[in-house]
Amino acid sequence: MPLTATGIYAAALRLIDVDGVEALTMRKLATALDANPMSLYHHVANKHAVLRGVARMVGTQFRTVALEDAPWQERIRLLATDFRTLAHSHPKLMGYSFSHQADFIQPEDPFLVALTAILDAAGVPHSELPQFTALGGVVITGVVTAELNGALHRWSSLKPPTVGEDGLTPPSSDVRVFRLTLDTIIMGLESQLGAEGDFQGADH
Amino acid sequence: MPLTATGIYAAALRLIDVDGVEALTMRKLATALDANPMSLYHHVANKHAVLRGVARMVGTQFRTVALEDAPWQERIRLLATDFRTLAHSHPKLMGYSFSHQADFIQPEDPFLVALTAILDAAGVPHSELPQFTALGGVVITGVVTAELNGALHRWSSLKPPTVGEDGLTPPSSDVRVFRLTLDTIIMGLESQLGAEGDFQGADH
DNA sequence: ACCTGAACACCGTTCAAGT
DNA sequence: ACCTGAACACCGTTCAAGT
Repeated sequence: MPLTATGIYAAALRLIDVDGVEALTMRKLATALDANPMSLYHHVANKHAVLRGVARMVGTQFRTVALEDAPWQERIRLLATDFRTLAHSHPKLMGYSFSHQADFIQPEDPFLVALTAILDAAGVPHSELPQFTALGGVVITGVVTAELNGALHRWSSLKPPTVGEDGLTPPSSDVRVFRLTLDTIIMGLESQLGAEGDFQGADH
Repeated sequence: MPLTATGIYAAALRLIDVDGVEALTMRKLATALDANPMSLYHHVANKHAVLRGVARMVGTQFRTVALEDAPWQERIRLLATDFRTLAHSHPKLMGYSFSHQADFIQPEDPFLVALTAILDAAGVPHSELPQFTALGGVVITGVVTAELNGALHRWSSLKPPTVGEDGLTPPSSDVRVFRLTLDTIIMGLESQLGAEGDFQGADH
């Protein structure tokens, strides 16, 4: 089969899933496609474009259900969980994309659009929406990134301070800390929104 | 002057501050030190060790004042601000370290030790301390990383949803979103801690 | 103990030449 | 239009040889 940009991205994704982004090489990518290394350059501009293409290809798969009738707390939880699921489907790629491709999540991407809509429904004043969207995006991507690169696991496996006891805490799963972070930020948002924090977008 | 490990780290840091981690090369590092590229390998194991050494060198500089009498909310704010200041002193290195060196922040590092102590003083039960420490670490490093790589700025510059007006929002500085995130997570923690959330560690 | 030249096994990418 | 061989300008690192 002939070379195509999407075919190249798909092959690159397979290699990345196995060996990580750092190990990806134009030459290895070519042999995986049974092609001459130089042939790739007829379909992609350079290696950076390959990585951008792969990230975009996976990022496009992100979908979250609307669920407009549910309370905003529930909707934000679902959005974050859907995002986490996508990240875990290609952890090596996503860990790279979050940190290296600052533009991986674009303003018009479904993730940020949905987040903005939810915060709007929650009653965040329009003038504050961008800041609250950024806040939500930071916390969600932050906790997922920390889970992907292992920091979340290491930090939550600390022994309780200097109590000098056995020092072993029952292993707290990453998903538990993920949920705790989500709950905490939601509670913080409720406080920020004051009394009308439980507004549920009644009939709209 | 003769080559030393710390001298190599210092030179590497200077190069990184200017051109970023990706542009750092053992050969460039050697010429910056007026040395033969191969001479470096007598003092450092390899390039990865150089990056680890530089990160450790900068990370060691992190200091935060104790301030044990202040309310925990104030202490956590100060800790996060000190951390942000350190990150901004070498943004290129820190942006790299947070994402690539999952072990950049070690359990016994002052940052996590202080964070644990503050959350302990705030009244977080001992059994939950590791999870809350991870949560705090994730949010603080997450928002600072997003600021360093520009995501925070881009996301907070979004136009308010589909109101179709001018579409221009006054530029909201990164530090404003940083503070908003901090305030929100602190409020969330207060909610999680319930009524005793305003415990201030009275006389201890 | 410390340095170094040559060399190895790679990279990404350009370009002229092929079909 | 698409492919490709050769080549360029780099990499990190090994190793034997020097002082």
